[in-house]
Amino acid sequence: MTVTEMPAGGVTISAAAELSGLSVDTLRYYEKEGLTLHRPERSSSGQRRYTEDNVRWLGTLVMLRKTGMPIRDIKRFVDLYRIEGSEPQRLAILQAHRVHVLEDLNEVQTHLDAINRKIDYYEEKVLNA
Amino acid sequence: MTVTEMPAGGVTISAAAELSGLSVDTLRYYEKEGLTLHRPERSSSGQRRYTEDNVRWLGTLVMLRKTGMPIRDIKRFVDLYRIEGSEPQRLAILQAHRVHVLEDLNEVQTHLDAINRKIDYYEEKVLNA
DNA sequence: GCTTGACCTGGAGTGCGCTCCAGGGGTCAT
DNA sequence: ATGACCCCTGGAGCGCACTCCAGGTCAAGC
Repeated sequence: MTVTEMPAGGVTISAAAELSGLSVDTLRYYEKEGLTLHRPERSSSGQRRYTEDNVRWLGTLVMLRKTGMPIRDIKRFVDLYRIEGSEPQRLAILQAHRVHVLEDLNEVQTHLDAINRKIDYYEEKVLNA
Repeated sequence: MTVTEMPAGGVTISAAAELSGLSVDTLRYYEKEGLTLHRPERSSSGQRRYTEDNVRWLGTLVMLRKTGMPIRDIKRFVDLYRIEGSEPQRLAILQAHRVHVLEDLNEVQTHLDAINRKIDYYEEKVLNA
C-alpha cells in the first residue's frame, strides 16, 4: 500500500506503522507525547484509524526525527499548529533546524573524509602485504 | 595548544579533553571501556599524562563516534589493533562503516530536501500574510 | 461458541552514552 | 601549614527514545 491508495475509512495502526516506517509502539508513544497534529479517530471498538493526513504527518515526524530534532522540540513545533497565525514561528523553527542539519552534515562529511583517508592508508598497506 | 605543540612529557586529562573536544569524564569512560589504543602513562602521583599519540587516537574515536559508530563496534575495532596482521579486518570494518555513513548522509539529505520544501511553503505563506 | 489474532491501556523496563558524586589524594602559592 | 585546585577511583544516576509487558476487549473465521 502507498499513502495515496489508502481506504477512505482509514487504516489500522499496524498499517500506519508500515506506511510510516515507525513501529506500532512508537506510534502510540508519539501520540501520548502529543506529537500528533490530530489524534486518529477510533473505530466503533476503539481502535485507531489513521487517515491519509494522519499518515502524512507521521512522515513529517520521521523527517524531523531522522534529522536529529529531539522529541521535546518537535512537541514545541506541533504545539504552534494549535495557535492561530503562528506561521512565522513555525518557519523560524524550521529555518533554525535547517541550520543545525547543515552543520551536522558538514561535520559528518569532514569526519567521513578522515575515514576515507584511513581507508586509503589501509588499502595500500593490505595490498602490499 | 594544538596537538603538534604538546610538551614531551604529555598533558593532563583536562588538556587532552580540550584538545579532543571530549569531556574529562568521557575520556575516563572511554578508557574504562577499553577504547584507548594505549592507556596514557601516569605521573609519579598517579595522574594520566596524554602523549601526542594518545591525543591523536582520541581524534579517531571522535571521528568514529560522530559518524555514528556505537561504542561496542569501536571496541571491536580497537581490539583488532592487538592482533598482529589484522589489517584486512580493520579495513573491512572501516569500509563497512563508510557505507553506513554514506547511507546515513543520503537519508538525512533526502529529509533535508523535505524540510526545505516545507520552509519554501511557509516563506511564501508568511510573506503573503 | 470457541479460538485466533490484532488491537487497547497504563506502566515498567531497556540500552546507550555519558555525567555526576563521594571520599580521598598530591602540589603549589601565600 | 592552610587553602585552592586539579586529579584519582568505584559506582550511582540520568536523559533520551523507545520497547515490552500484563491483562483485557473485540471481530472474524471455523
